[in-house]
Amino acid sequence: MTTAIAYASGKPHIGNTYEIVFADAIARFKRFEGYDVYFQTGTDEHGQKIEIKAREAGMSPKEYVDKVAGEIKRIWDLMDTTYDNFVRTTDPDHEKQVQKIFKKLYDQGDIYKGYYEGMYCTPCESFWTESQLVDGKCPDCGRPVKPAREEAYFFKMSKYADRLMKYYDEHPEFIQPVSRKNEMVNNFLKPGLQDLCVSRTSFKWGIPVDFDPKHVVYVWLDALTNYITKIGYDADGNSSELFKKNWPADVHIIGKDIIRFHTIYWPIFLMALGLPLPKKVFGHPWLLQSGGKMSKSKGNVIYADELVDFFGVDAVRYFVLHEMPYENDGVISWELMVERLNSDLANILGNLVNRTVSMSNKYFGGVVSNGGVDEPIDEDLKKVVTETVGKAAEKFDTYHIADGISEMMNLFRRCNKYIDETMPWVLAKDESKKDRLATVLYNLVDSIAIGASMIECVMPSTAEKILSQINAKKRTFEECQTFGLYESGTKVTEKPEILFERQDLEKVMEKVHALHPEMKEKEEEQAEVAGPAEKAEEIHVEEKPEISFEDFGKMQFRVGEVLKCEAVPKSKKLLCSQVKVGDRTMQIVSGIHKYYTPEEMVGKKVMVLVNLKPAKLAGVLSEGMLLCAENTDGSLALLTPEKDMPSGAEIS
RNA sequence: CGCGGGGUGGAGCAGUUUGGAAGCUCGUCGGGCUCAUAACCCGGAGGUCGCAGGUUCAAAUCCUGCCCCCGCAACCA
Repeated sequence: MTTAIAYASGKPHIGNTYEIVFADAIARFKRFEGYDVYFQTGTDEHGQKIEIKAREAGMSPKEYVDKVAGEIKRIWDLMDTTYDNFVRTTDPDHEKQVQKIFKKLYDQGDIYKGYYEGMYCTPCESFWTESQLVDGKCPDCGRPVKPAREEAYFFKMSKYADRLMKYYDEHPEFIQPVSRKNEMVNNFLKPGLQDLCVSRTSFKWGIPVDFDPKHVVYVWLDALTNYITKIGYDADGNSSELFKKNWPADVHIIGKDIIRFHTIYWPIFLMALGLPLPKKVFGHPWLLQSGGKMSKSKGNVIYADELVDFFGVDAVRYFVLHEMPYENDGVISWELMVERLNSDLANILGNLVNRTVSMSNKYFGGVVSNGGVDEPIDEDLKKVVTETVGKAAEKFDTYHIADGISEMMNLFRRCNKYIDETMPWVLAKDESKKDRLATVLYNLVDSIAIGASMIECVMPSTAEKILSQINAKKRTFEECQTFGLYESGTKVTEKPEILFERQDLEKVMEKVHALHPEMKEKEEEQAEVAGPAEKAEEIHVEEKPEISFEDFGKMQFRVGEVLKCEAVPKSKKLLCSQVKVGDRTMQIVSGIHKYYTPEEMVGKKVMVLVNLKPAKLAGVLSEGMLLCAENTDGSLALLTPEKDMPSGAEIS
């Protein structure tokens, strides 16, 4: 099994980290079930974006990806993930095989040299398709374009489309969740697959095509093949034993955004290489921050290592796995994190272990032995406990991890209920009930041993701690279905360590705000929208370097009067205004529709930057810029003269 | 008509494929218990399943139209 390889363009946030934890839980559970698992992950390190990021950071691309890949691996390790192989697409053996694969596909005619044709804008150095052009001109700068063609290699996708469709039909389980399959068929296969451009000449940071070195291999061809090259595939037929044993993969675990690459391009590449296809591709949903997707500009990015500092590795693993639904996106927030920690981990699980161990010590000096006095009330406990692992396995097998975890938690809930039903503290007062009391505690410890064994895949070190507290060995999958395997007469630990400390939400939030001042501002803004609280907030704007008066003088601002204004069709944000500036009328497009309607714009006196190079926005020419003040939440206010001024008045 | 996801008790989510008594966790209210991390156990309240039509004996689920939210994309000059 594999995860997708992480793109090494920056530090991964908790959403990216989710995937490796998800895959790890599956890998661990499969091993627990007795499977021989080979689990591969790694980093995808080529491409233009990385080339640019590296340049910005003042590093070579290689130095840059070394740093980021190190960071990614560090986080994967921090999360206690048990991958067998961490691959990097800059590994020399991978690069060599990619070149061989490319050559092989070229030699057999699946890749051919052609021309990337389109309309080219020389100043912008960009290709555009006919549909992207605006009035037949460059959509970026509005200048004329000319037809041009650039040498490129293409892969004959269309040749394999029918075989792929057939494969889908014969393997309904191939794409998971199933709903994604229709998306692929309707959007890509039915309209007809285009041949895919598989080389680039516009940047250098990639694997060179060895027989034509001014081209580098398209990053997806490079990245996808890691699944075979890094277990020893050889395009010349000398593949390793590891490869023969492990290919095809049972499952590729990937994000829903890259399903297309894994269920169309990748299978077709494999067909072309004459290799079997992976058995399943599972596209998991995303973990989103409450209030939208995580982004640095929103100040709501949550990183795995930060969460771990607050709550510990196992709690974070538990949270992301538990909180993620099967098909829809999951939500993460500090509040929800604290809630789960307190309720599930501290109260239900941690407290259960604690009270059980404490009672064993209190009543029997820590020795747990089966007193042999069974009562009918025990039966339901035993039934629930021994059936849990099977139920969990059903859920895990279909990647309903959150549901599987719920089954496990139900085991612990049932134990807490059992304590209430049997009331050990009452039994303890009656000497004649001593054996019954012993049996009750034995049943509890045995149940906990079973529960801990299966929850290892979610919380490895917690499972270990619990087992060590009750001095038990981890059970196998089968042993979890049999009650009473705990060795009678075993002594548990004297002083049980607290497994999960309850945390106070307010204190946590205080610390979070101290760490992320920008986040607090956002929250206060939201509070203001909700209530009348008014508070001068500080706005942080990145400072720009000092400029000369001459620099300033290059810009010409004038007062303009909006004569007409209408919304730009096909655009949500844009308004197109006719602005009278002195004796001329300028057409200006602005992204302010969210805050101003066309009607209210008319008649306004506004501040206009008049000598800005004209450009086209959404196909509409804009000859200047209306100046606005922008709040931290992105809301806008037009600047207007404080006293009435005639249109055309110069501003300086 | 750019692509896609979503709208289910106060919060976060199942349930929609294959119509058939609205479910889970948290919170809240009441009760029980005192072994335990103010934890545990039981019970209650709380839902027009976005809106409006339609099909059906029966609709959260199927059909039609509409509204709203969120990603992506594109153009926030």
